[in-house]
Amino acid sequence: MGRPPCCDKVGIKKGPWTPEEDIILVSYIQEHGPGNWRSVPTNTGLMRCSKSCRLRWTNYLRPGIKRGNFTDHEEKMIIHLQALLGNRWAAIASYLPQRTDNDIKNYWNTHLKKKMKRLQTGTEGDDEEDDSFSQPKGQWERRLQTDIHMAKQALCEALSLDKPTETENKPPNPTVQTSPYASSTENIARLLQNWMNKSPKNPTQQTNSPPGPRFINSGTSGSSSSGETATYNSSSNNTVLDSVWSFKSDTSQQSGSVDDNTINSMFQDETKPSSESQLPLTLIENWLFDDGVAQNQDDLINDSVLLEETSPQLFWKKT
DNA sequence: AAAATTTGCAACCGCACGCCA
DNA sequence: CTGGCGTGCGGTTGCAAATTT
Repeated sequence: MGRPPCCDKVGIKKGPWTPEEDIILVSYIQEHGPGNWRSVPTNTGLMRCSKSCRLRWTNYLRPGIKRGNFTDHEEKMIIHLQALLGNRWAAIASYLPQRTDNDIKNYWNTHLKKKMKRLQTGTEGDDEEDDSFSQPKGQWERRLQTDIHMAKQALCEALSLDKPTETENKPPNPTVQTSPYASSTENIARLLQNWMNKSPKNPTQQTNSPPGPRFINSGTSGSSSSGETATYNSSSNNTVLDSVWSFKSDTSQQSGSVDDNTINSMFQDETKPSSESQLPLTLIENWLFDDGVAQNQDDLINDSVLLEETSPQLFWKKT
C-alpha cells in the first residue's frame, strides 16, 4: 500500500501564492517559528498543503534571502561547487546562505548549464564571461574522487559542528547579518499601504524591488480555484514580506529596527544550515577561487584531497 | 504591430530519509 | 522490527515576460 499523500488533495489550493497568503504564513511563522508544517494549514486556515507552505517559506519568505542577479563570485562558487558536489543543490546552497537551493538550481539550469554546453562544444576561450570554467576531463574518475572527498568533508563537517564559525571573507550569513527587512523599513509602511490600497487585480509595482531580470506576474493561472486570485508581482513578494516584518517590528519597536537577534534566533533551526553547522568556508573559498586552481580544473580534486591530506587542520578550523 | 518562439522562475510532484510509537 | 508521519531534496512543469521574426 502506498503512502498517503502529504495532505488532503481535495480543496487544496495550488499555484502562485497571493500576498494575503504570504502574510498569513509569515505571521504564523513569526509567532510559532518554522517547522511542524503539517499544522500550518490547519492553524492558519490556509488552503495549502503543508509542503507548499514549507516551500513557500524556505524558497521565498524566509528572511535573509537574496534575490536577483547572481554575482560573479556566486556564479563561480556555484560552478565549482557543482563540479564538486554534482546536483546536490541543497548542499551547494548551504555555501551560499543567501540563496535557496531552488534558486541555485534554476540558475544552473537556465544559465550555467548553457554556458557549460557552449564551452563543451569547442568554444573554450571564446567565452568572455567565464574564463574560469572549463569542462573537466575524466569526469567519472573525478566524480568518484569527489564522492570520496565529500564523504571526508561531511565527516569533518559533522565533527566540527561546535567549532568556531568563520566570518571573515565569508558571504554574509543571514543568521548573523543585519536583517534586510529592517533596513528597508523606510519603504515598508508605504509599500504595505500601497499594496493594501490597490485592488488585488492591480499588482504592486516595484518600488524597491531587487534588480531582477524581469518581473513575473504570477497571474491567476494554476490557481483558478479562487476566482479573484490576487495577481501580484513575484519579484515584489519580498516587498510584501518586508512590509510584514517591518510593519510588525514598527508596531513593537518604534525605531523600526527589527531585533535581528530575535528573528535570527527564531529561525536558527531552519532548513538552511547555520554558519555553525558549516564547514569553515574561508579556506574552501580561498582554495576554490585561487586563480591557479580555478584555471586548472583537472587538478581541482587532486588539489583538494592533497590539501586536505597535507593540511587536515585547515578543514577543521581556521588557524 | 502582431504572432511565434524562447527564457526564466515559482511551484508542484514524487521519492528518500529519519524519527517515533 | 515495522509502519506511519513529517520533512527535505532534486527533477520537472506551467506560464508570464522577454525576445525574435
